[in-house]
Amino acid sequence: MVLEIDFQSGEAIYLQLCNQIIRGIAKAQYSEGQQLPSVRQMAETVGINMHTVNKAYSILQQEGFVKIDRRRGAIIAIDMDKLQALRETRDGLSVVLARAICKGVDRQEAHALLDQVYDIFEGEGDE
Amino acid sequence: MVLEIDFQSGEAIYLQLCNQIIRGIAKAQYSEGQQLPSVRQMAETVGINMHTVNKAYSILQQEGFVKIDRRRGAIIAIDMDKLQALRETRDGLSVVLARAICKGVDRQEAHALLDQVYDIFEGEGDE
DNA sequence: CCATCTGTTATATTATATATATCACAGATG
DNA sequence: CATCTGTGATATATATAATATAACAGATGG
Repeated sequence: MVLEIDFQSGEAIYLQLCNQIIRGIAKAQYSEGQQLPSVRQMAETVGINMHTVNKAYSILQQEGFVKIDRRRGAIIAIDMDKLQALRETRDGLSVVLARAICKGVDRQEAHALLDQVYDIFEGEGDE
Repeated sequence: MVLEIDFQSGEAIYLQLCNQIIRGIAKAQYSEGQQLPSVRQMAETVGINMHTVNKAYSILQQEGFVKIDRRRGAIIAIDMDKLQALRETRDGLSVVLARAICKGVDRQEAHALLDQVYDIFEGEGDE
């Protein structure tokens, strides 16, 4: 999987890492049980500091996307808490859709955009 | 409109302000042409610094939610750029839904959540 | 005219967040 | 035993966030 970090972006590097890895899982480019590159290796590849990768991995662990094994590093392991997932999704949607509604995006259009996004993630898995 | 700032939250105060005001507009608690409290007044009410409010207002202006009049302060004025709004909404959904998909939230459930959020915003306007 | 409101600008200070650089350690592996 | 893993501590530099004052120009209403 290709990880691209925008160093000019205002978004923190560790957050970009998190989001891209989560995107990768959603696209099934990463699958349950698969191991991520070690913090040092990932840092080397992307061209950032080891601790920055470690911070991203720790957050992914905390949010229930990976488990960290001292022997094998970070391993994709989704912690399914459906209720919490639904709650967090609704809260996330709330922030995004408040802006959308202000700008005149109606319910139908929002549903269409949601389908677009799902199509992308449920597509072939690559790109 | 009631503005509640969580000082314990990791989210920056000026961002919380932005989001709550946008929420207020989406709920039609603020309407086109209505003026927001002055930076000093808002700062006084919420219990934060004037410059923090000013930063929030400036961002709202930049993102096309208000226009700032030297005489009357910040006034709700939505800048409608539908194409950009759709693009930004899709990008926002992409971040939220990637997480949702990983946690097993399926397309149907996501559509239902979207409807819930629209119902809340399109409700009576007050809570 | 004048006190008072508006946004705006400038400067300074403090605290926190981000990212990097080293060094080191314990545990597992081959 | 060399080498990989995550983890921890420490230090430094930079950026962001939030506050505190102060001052200014323009508009407003008495």
